[in-house]
Amino acid sequence: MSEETAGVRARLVAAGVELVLHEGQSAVSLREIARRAGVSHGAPRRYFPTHVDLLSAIAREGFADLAARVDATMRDAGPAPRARLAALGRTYLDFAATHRGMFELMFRHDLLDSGRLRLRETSLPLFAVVADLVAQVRRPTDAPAPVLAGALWANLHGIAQLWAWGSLPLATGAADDDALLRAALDAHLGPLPS
Amino acid sequence: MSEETAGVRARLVAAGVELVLHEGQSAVSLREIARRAGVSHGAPRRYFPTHVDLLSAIAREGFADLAARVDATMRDAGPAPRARLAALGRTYLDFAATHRGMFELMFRHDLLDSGRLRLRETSLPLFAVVADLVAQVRRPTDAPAPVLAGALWANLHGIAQLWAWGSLPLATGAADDDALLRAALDAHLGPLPS
DNA sequence: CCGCCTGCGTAGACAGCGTCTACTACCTTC
DNA sequence: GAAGGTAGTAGACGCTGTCTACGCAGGCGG
Repeated sequence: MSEETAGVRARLVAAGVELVLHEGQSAVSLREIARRAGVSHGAPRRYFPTHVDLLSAIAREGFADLAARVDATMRDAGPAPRARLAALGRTYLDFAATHRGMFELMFRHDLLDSGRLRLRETSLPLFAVVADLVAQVRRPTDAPAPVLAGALWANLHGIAQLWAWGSLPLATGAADDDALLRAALDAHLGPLPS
Repeated sequence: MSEETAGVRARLVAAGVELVLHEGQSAVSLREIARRAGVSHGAPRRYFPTHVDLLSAIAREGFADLAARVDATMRDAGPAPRARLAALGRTYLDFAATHRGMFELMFRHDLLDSGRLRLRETSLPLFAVVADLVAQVRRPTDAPAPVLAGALWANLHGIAQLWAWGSLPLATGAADDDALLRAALDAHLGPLPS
């Protein structure tokens, strides 16, 4: 399906994805998206009642992309749950670093508050993967599996967030975020059995 | 110093703080702040070259508020480093939950990117408190102190972030964020010696 | 005391934004 | 061929941030 033959709705979302990836979150205005898609500024309204609806559709593309990467990671990673979690964390942090604008858009509070992005369809599947793996490596003295998984996910998310704008590298003096990822995994799951 | 006698600059910042606390981040437009401060929409430009500069000044108030709360917590908490870290985490999460709009504003990427909010004056002092306490409870097998502190801080921040929009409560089934805070502290610092 | 200058705040213009409302082609279906 | 519905256009509205010109006050040198 080429750019020209694709429907206007798909072209709008594609243009928005392109924009947020290359120009950042502030560039994703309704009119600019419409221009890039080659339609008038009123056209999006036919498919998306408001700007927020269009942004939500773009963010869903981001979640789909992330989910695909996680799936690929889970396919390629070895069988050991601990190693799979490490690979998953690496994928998550990589995605946040290389798709910063999209990552910000995906977790914008006003989109989530609006109810257009339902967690059940976006971040929850990702969490389920984490929770499943965590349950396999959880030690008896650890917190209940959902809580442990939530804490670990929050840690990954926080590293991605704080790392992205240079606070953590400045504070920790680390050269990359690998040290933080390892520290988080070791903390929540115990040191890697080598 | 009353509202009337205060300088325009201070009134603008105060009005912005009030707005972001009560109406949320989207309400902090330059013109609305000027209206609330009782000046024309052109007046802010005399003190803040751009809207972002004004927002940064407002965010700095937020960081000052948070720092004051952390100081108070450190004053009231007992001497044990582990308990002090728990109290600090509680304060951080409380602040994020009760000052959501301000918390979002404080960590807006475009403000940090613009260079108006220097980390050295905002989040770094907070991190120093965490790092100092972490260094006191760090076990020999743990990651280096700065890394450990960074990972813990990222965990707190991630919990605040993900909790705020209902993702973690939905996923973990926890009734409040206390379980996640305890899990994070236990994970990074070892279980609480009771 | 007068004139001038500088600093503070006002007011209007401008382009861009999201939203709303005609209006116009076009495609279907009788 | 006429009628009806759909998809996209075009313009208006009020809002935004920024820029510029103007007025008005107080302080200072003559």
